[in-house]
Amino acid sequence: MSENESCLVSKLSNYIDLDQTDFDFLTTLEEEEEDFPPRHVVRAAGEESDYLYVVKSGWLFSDIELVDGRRQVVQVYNAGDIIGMPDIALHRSALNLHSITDVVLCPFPKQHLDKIITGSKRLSALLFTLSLRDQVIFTDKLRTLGRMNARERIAWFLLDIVHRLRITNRTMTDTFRLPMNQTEIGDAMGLTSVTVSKTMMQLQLDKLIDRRGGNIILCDEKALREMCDYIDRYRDMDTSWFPEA
Amino acid sequence: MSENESCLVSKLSNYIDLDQTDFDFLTTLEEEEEDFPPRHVVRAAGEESDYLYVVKSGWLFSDIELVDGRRQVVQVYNAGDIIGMPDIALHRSALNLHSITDVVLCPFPKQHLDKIITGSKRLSALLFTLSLRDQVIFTDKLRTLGRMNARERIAWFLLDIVHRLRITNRTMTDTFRLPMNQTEIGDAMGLTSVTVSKTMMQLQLDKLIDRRGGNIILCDEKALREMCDYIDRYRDMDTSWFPEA
DNA sequence: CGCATAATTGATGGTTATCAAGACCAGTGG
DNA sequence: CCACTGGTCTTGATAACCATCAATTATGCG
Repeated sequence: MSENESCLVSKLSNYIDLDQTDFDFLTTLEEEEEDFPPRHVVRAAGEESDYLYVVKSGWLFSDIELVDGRRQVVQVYNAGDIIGMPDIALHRSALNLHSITDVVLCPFPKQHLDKIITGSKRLSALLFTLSLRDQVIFTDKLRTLGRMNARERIAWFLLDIVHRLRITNRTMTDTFRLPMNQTEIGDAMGLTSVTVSKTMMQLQLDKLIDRRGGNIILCDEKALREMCDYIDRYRDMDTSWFPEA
Repeated sequence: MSENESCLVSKLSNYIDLDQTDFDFLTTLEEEEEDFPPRHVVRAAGEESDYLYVVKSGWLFSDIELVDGRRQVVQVYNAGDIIGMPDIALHRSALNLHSITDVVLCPFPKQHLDKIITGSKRLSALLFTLSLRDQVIFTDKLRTLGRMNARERIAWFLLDIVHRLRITNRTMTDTFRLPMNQTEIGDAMGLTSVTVSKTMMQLQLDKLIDRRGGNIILCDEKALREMCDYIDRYRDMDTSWFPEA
């Protein structure tokens, strides 16, 4: 990715060839810019969800809480992601949106989607399909939370993160920085921070992962994949049914 | 719903006013018809997913399995539902599709969606939004599987079913037939059939539910809702951003 | 009635939550 | 330079919840 190419364009170019019109549409989505510090609530559940966000840089996650404080982290976002698609189905956002690191977001109003639907059939189809792909990943995650033990859940979580990062960063190998603490990881996988700690320690003793200087290293990705039956949903998407350019 | 009105049309009419063009499109989706007996595999995971289905009558569910046989039921379908949206993002279906009762399905090829996208902006926006709504429900389900105990999960499951049924059946009260066995309910909520049995018995002793002649009765829906913080995502959908008719 | 499937119930064990104490680490200020 | 601080991670002890196993009862159907 070149210095000044948008991560959004880079991410979407993976799937279809964008023409000038598409390119112009995507540029309008990244006109505005807003910065947030780490550990900041960008948007709280229950607020009106008139805006979506393109992530320009940084990490965020969305979560949903129960009255007694139990929390479920729903999704982790990186550069190039579009945040808030599911919310456009609702009047009010269902999720809290937290920054993890310093982030730069590009907010744009729901109505811009209307323009895309009207103006570019291929781009509409792509955004639609990306949302559906997210839904498939939610399906995988349901299986993970519903039927897997702590060890398998952590393996799945790490693999999912690394596969997401590889979409925009082709050169990435098996080492990455994970800016989430163990409480957040636990909230993402339905575990406590204590169990996350013990489980990661065990994975490390078994030489499946390693941790150095705040980085995670997947030492035996194959074994991790087999452990949790991981399927990479980010790679092969079916765009064959899209309207012609 | 009148005798000869399609459940699909009935369901979608809840959300927008359909014009003649929309109506014609929807009719093409229900041209073909196929019957299946109860407990039949309509489509297995890994098969090519060139078709979607409109449910004309009956119950079905989709599931995903692990190598060792553990199973997660992902979604339950009733009359008026469209099955397979998430699969159009993939070359091959991620899920198995099982009939629960006798069912009548209307299969239609993916390509028909292309026609809808090209032909009706409002209908495209609606189908898109319905998929996003499903995703929001998956989010709720993630929270349920990740952070709730058996009692809360069963409460959530029963409430979700009843709210789905109420979309097309306005006259429905608090009594309904649930054609799933306890193993299937367990697979849907990440529990064993034994735990489902014990938990439902406990809910019954606490006079929150009752079971008579194969029917489930929600005796205290308010208490059930509060127990699992249930939110009805089927009611209020935001269609204000849709293109003009 | 007899059979198969499903549901119930009790006993036991395993996994993870909970609680609590201590170690580690980076940043801050004396 | 070092003590102090807040956050995070680690580790062990205990408890709660659910899975597993197994036996029995209920239900529905030919």
